Amino acid sequence: MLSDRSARLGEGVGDLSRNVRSRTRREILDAASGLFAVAGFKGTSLQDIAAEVGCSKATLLYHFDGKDAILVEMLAPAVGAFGVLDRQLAGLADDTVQLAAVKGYVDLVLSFRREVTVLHGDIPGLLRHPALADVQGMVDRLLDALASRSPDPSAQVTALMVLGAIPIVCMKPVAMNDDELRDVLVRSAAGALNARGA
Amino acid sequence: MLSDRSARLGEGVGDLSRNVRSRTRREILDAASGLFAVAGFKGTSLQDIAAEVGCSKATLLYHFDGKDAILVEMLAPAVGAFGVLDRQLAGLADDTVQLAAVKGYVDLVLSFRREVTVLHGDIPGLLRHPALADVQGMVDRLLDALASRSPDPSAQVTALMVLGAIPIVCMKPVAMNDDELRDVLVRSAAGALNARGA
DNA sequence: ACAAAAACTGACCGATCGGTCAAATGCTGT
DNA sequence: ACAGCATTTGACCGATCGGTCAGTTTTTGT
Repeated sequence: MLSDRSARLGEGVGDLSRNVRSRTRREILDAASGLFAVAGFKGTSLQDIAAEVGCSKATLLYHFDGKDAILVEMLAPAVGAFGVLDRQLAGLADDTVQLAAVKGYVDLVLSFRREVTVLHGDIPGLLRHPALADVQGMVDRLLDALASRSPDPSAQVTALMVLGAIPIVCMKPVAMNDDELRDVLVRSAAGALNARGA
Repeated sequence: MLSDRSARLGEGVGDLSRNVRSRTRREILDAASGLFAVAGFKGTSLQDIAAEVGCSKATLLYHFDGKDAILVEMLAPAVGAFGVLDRQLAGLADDTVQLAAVKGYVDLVLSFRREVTVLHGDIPGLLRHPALADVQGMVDRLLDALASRSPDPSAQVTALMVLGAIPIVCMKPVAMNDDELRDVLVRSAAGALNARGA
């Protein structure tokens, strides 16, 4: 679970080498994310990924330190963006944080559909992973923001609902462009959050 | 966990035999559902279940035809109740079906939290199971009902959101009794559904 | 052209998976 | 007491899992 070879090697090599290497790595990550999304992390074997990429299983483990490393590196951009959102929301006041959380969360999910699908597909198993440990805290703070940082249990339940409502659009394909979809998601989520008090 | 098997000697022979058998089966199903809920179906081995029950792996396979059979029988009551809801909604008019769908779905989820958690934890893998094939159709019809049977894509997206919003309360324990929780869920879901058009 | 480095692979490993089976054990009715 | 049935179990099976390694092919710098 330590750093893979790309960190140690590839320092003094030529551009072509780096391109070939990074391209293979990207192909592996693409194939893996697709398979993880439809069959889950545990439901996808290294053999499956190797067959999809068109290489041997050993090649995967030459480029990555293990199956977990593939998963972690695949989720890295999404986790990073989630961290940015987390820090943004931390600086907002209680009366403005809710709408910002909804919009930011919707944007995040729509920007990383595949990653969200993978994460959503095996929440208990993956959030237990050490490399994804901080995600749990970010989720908790996002929930708090969605509830306007209110201690009211009903507000927290509604926040929980919004948390679960957005990622599901990653599963079923929908006949809408992303701008319209984003609008519907934000408006409906806001409707749910407002309905609690009304 | 099977220590008090010899109690109630005065009972009828057939009844006792059947009770012992059905109780062991129930213990297996309870242990399995708990493990499935926290680790997922694929993430739970027969060894894990056997250890939790306190018996051998072979005993599980004496009572059930296989790991899948445990899963199917565990989900059977929930699937049956879902079927009842499905038939109820089928007889409702387009302008009354939405609220009934919300209430019925919320009740269903709250009545079968564990089963919903298990199903929700491995949707793609489990809905592919032959014994759960009809669930997919029921989900589609529930989505249609939640959208008031409207072909409007935005209505269908909101229905999808409600579908995903409810089961998440099964994951995180919440400090509310079921009546209050049911009320919040129904009201917030209705808020999301109404916000679309407003 | 050629040695070194990088990329790749087949063969193999221990562990674990779901599942089978014959034998052992406990319980029941007579 | 005894025959018969239900229940339980350890030993075992083939398949597959993630992962390792020695060796081969391809690419690179000179």
